[in-house]
Amino acid sequence: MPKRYWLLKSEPAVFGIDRLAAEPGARSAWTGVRNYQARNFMRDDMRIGDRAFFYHSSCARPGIAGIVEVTREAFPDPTQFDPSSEYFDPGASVERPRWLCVEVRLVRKTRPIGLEELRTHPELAGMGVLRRGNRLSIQPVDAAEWRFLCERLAAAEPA
DNA sequence: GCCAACGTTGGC
DNA sequence: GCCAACGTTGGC
Repeated sequence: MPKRYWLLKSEPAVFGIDRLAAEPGARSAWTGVRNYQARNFMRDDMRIGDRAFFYHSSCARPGIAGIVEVTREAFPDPTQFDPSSEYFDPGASVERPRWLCVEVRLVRKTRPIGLEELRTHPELAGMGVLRRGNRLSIQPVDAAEWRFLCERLAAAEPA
C-alpha cells in the first residue's frame, strides 16, 4: 500500500505547530475533528507512516508550517466523552463512539509557506486548501503536489 | 466585520 | 425525503 499524503488544518490559537513540538516526543492525538468527511479520511485511508502538512488556518498568515507523520491509526477521540471539553458530544458514548482521531508526530517545522505563495504555483492549483470556501480540516494531497512542495522546501533550505 | 461556501437541523 | 433556515469555517 503506497503512502498517502494529507493536509491537516489547525488554528494556531488553539493548537499551533509549536504546541505539537512541545509535546513529549513531539507527538499528539489529532483531536477535535467534528466533520464526517474528515473523520472518514482518518478511519478509512490514513495509515501509519502517512505524511501530512501541518497547516495554520484562521490566523494572520495562513499556510503550511511543518510536516507531520501518522504514528497511530484511527481510535476514538477522547474529547467527545469529556463534558468539560468544547468538543464534548452528548450523542457519543464509549460503547458507541462517533468521532475518531489519529496520533501524529512532528517530523519538522518548515519555513512558512503562505497561501499567496501556494497560489503562485500552477502545479498546486488542484489543492483543496486553495479552493475558496474550503472548510475541510483534513484533505488528501496528491503525491505530485507533495513532491513539488518538498522540492520547493529543499531548494529554500539547502542542507 | 463581511461574506462565500457548505454542513447540519428540523418542520413538513 | 425535501429544503429553507441556521451555524460554522476561514480568507480577506
